[in-house]
Amino acid sequence: MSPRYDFAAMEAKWRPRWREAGLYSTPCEPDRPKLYCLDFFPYPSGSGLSVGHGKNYVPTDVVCRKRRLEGYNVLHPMGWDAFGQPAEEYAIRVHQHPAVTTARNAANYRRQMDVFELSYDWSREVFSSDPAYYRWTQWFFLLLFKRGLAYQDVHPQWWCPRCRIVLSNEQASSGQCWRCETELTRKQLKQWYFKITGYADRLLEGLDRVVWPEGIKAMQRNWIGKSEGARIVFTVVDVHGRQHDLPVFTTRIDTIYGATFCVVAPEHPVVEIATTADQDAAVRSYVAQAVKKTDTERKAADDREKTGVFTGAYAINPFNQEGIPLFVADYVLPDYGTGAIMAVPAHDRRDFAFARRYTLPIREVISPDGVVHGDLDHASEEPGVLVNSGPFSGLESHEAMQRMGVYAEHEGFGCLTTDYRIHDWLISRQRYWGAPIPIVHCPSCGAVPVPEEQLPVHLPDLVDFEPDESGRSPLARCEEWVRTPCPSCGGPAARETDTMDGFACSSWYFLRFASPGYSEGPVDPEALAYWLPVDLYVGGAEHAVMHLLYARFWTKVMYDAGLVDFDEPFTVLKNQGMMLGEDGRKMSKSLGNVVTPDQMAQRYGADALRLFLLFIGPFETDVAWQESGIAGVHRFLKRVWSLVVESADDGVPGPEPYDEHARDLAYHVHKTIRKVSLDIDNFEFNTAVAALMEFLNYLYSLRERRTALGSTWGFAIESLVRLLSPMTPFISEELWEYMGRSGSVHRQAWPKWDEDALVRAMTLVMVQVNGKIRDKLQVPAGASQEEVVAQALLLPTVARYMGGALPARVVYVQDRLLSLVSA
RNA sequence: GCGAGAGUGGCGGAACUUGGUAGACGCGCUGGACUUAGGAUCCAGUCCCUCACGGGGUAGGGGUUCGAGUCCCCUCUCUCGCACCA
Repeated sequence: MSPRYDFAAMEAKWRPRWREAGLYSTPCEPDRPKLYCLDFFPYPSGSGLSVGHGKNYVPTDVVCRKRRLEGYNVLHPMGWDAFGQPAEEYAIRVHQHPAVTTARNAANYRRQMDVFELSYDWSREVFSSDPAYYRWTQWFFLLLFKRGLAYQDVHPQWWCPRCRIVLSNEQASSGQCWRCETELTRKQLKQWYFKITGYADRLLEGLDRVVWPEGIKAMQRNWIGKSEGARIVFTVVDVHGRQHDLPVFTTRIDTIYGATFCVVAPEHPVVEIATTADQDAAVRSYVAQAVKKTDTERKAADDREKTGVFTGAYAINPFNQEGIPLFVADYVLPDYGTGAIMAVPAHDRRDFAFARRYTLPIREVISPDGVVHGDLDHASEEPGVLVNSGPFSGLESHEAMQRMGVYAEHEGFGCLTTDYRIHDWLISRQRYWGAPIPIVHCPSCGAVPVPEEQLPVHLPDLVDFEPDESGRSPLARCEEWVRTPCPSCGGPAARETDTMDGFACSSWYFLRFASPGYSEGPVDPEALAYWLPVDLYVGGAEHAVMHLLYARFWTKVMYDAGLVDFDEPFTVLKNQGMMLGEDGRKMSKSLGNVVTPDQMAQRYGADALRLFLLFIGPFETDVAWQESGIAGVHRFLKRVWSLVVESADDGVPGPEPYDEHARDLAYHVHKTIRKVSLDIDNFEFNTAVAALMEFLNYLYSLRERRTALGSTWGFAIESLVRLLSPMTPFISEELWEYMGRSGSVHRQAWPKWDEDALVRAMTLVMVQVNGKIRDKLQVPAGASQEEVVAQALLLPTVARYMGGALPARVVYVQDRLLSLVSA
């Protein structure tokens, strides 16, 4: 009586044996190639893993397992993005200390990852909230500080009233809190920044050298938002007759003679200075309501109507000394460029709309053909030939920009320059659960860095860690922690009470895995040199402009400091598609459509769960979960089980029979080895699984004749088990043992295909007449065109369509297709 | 508006790298076998029209070619990201 396919028993049997044998420990044998394959650093949430997480983790696990079998040294680690806002929000919600909830949630994640039997080397597990880890996060802060890349400044900040925390621009994208989607407000605060803007150009350039999805690169380019233009200083005269500079940024300096008014953002300081008495009331009320609006309201997509108010003041265009009215309007953004623009209604659609509404003059200065057309009914934004532009008339736009830039610089009222949309990275958080910023504020010495040998600055164990209404960090309430001598003068001083953004922790974690216990620095230089950079980095697209941009920035800083010899940390990046609920909507607790790995593994086994996650659809595509599908792959595994078991029960296979059937079988084995190998390398797991299913169906068709196929059958069965091993580790190992093979299937060499076995004796040639398939023909491989044509013409269908005539034209694709064209 | 990507059976998707049997593989469905039973297993079928011969078919329209899901042009639809960035 053959054993049944009992996945639960297999899992219970092999898990402890593999742990004991250290099956997933990281080998580091010289003379072997290496693979550093990393999954995104997860924040262990309280709700645990859903099957959707497996859509990311299982494919990378399969790649790692296959590479191990191919003799690679594979680094495949996992750790926890334990510090930061999400972990802290959770702790606040459940009224438990974040150290407790984080440890518990991480343990649960790890347990669930083990349900998937992911082959992480858990001896390298790291927590970003561990002092042995954040010591080096702080060390990196000091590195940035010393290099002039960390500074304090007062700016209006994005503030989430619900989370009671400031957010970086990246976290506040679209004016809402990245965590709770609350509408953000602005708050004027002194905060720490990292000078990521100084790396804008290099962050752009580096994108050309990495193998990342185009969409992610595009998002980063868009976020950095480089635009080349000019800064031109207009002059505004205030009510007292004093002159003030009003710099504007423009990408179209060639249109400057068409400027008929200027506009500043409601927040612009010149409003206060220059507004005339008779316009004062109108301006005040406009500014008040504009500033009150939320960011989304101000940028509301369906209401682009331009509004604004005349300040009563005039700005002088330095190119023609013309005084043009100065408006305040909220379509000009305070954060971009200088917060002030010259408005050229003839050649900018926004300015055009504004000019129409307030009946301001529209002056054409660019023409496609150098002829003045007058009376524009819309803004023409194309470059062209300058008209009405004083000495620059007649020049082509591109040349005019250069010449006018040079002229402005020579005259001292402007220059060509580049502006970026990206702002410096706001790093400080008024929160408890993060790495303390290693700075001491001294009344006499100012902001003093904590000396490296005093790191880490330990996070005190606060009972009361919730943020209050003060807008200060809970750490500020811990006086004994705050009070400290100044490292410089020894006098009484106070610690910085803000902690670092959680994204600081994840900006370097990929280094730590190379040598997780190292204490002389963030990473052992030897391990760094061997493992880094990350060869394959896999995770969701939601971190496109946060984590992925910050980590690239830190890496470039490390490179400049001589710490690493690469400046792009992630050579290849892939984004997995999202797993939706069975109802096609996003899996979420509130919708009640979450499917957990625990449920599925219990019902169908870890192998079926893994296999289905690979099979359900293309890696990068979003797909809806369907339980009937996992039942399908479970059925497949049962079929594998019974076929392999009965083959093993047959005993030692007979000698190789050199017949047609055995050759055909060998062909299919090698074809499958090839297909599965290449598909895994290309992240096409769904078709790799399909190929194995096809192969099994083929083997089933030979089932009755298997003993006659001798050792070729044994080879086919063995290959099936080995090809499955990275995808379905348990059944593969159990069958390997059942077949009486020694050692673990996970320590065998990955099968290789034999090109010679892929050459077929006979081949099927499609026969087309006048472009339509009419018949097919079995011919010996390598048959000549003449032979094939001769045979084809004898086919009754072909003869009928050819009408007995000889083909006027023949196209023959060797061994595949014959196309006959009648006259 | 800008950027990225996608439109193929009842469903998820193959074939797109290299133009050459469209619908692999799985789900679902239909019929049959075995069975006390079966949400177990096995076998057969399953793009549409047609009794058949045959014809049609990859969002729509043009084009290149002996031959187009695949290449080129135009249009439409959808998803994602950014969005008054001067």
